[in-house]
Amino acid sequence: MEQGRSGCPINLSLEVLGDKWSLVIIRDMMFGNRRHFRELLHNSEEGIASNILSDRLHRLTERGLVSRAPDPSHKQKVIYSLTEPSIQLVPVMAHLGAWGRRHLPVTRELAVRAELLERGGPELWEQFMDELREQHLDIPRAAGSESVFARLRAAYEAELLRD
Amino acid sequence: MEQGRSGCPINLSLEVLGDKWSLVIIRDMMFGNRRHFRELLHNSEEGIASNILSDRLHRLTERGLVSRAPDPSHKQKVIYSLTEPSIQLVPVMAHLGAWGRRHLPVTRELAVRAELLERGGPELWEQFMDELREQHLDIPRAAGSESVFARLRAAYEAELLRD
DNA sequence: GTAACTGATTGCGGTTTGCAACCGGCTCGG
DNA sequence: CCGAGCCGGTTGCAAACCGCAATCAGTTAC
Repeated sequence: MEQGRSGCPINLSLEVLGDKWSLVIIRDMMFGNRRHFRELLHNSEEGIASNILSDRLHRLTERGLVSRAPDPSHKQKVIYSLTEPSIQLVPVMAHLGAWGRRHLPVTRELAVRAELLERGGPELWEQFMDELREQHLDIPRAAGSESVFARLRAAYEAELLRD
Repeated sequence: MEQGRSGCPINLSLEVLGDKWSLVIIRDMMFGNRRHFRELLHNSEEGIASNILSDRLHRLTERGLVSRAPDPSHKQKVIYSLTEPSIQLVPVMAHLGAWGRRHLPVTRELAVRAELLERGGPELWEQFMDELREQHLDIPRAAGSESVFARLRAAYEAELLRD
């Protein structure tokens, strides 16, 4: 059992998430609902390589941020799911997106979701986390207003059409 | 002018902060008020190497997250300061710390600050950011209650004495 | 004058990264 | 039942990056 560099919460978080790809993968699973290896590989904006994706999925799995399960519809397919710890990264994602939107040269259509998440605030994040728990952990949620997931997607697609 | 992998806010944030050291350095400047190379080098929990520290300080400087200025008291000393963009990382730090504290094997005394920041919520973060603006940007703040910086430090030291 | 301290740089070996090609098992259409 | 294409990966390789120890020249305190 190798231990990290220090017991500081921020340092430990970085030892799990502190690379260029882990959070991108979680982002795609979270906001793009990509659940299969091939989806994560080809539908990514950034073009991750298959060996890196494979490595990160294993690493995230053994650290408890991702779980894998066979897909009943195809004996070879694997479904990757978020876990409760990674679902609780939603506020971190929201803040990180808001910060990037404010200080870095973001693309308009990709910034829409970050803006919506930021304006929605903690209540919206909680609702979104409940939707993720339903999608990934099979925990039914109280039927609420229109899905945050759908709203984020709709806002993005509306922005695409503005060109 | 090389551009990144995509214009997504989260991806762009990761291209700036997505390594194991950048946020650790910003954390030490932010919560430990380390402003000199030597302080950052030796007083760090994690033991960063000098070449890495040098590289990251340059990188963070050219990306606008850190500024450098000569120290009038010593012709060779350099004072590193946070900038407005990096001060605005306080909420990200708070959430990241809270997440790490909840899901990773943190050390008790190092977790105290994360807990205090989490319980304080956005109002406390704003107050802390104003203190950072005073310390790093020379922007005077309205005289308020006891400094958040001092409270975080006191809580940490009180926890150390409990051994 | 000299010893300690300043922000770095250099050399080196090991690890990680990104890319392209490839793999055996599986599914589906004909 | 056969071939094409899909499935989650693995392999080989070159380049970049990483961490460590030693070292540097200029500055300061004594």
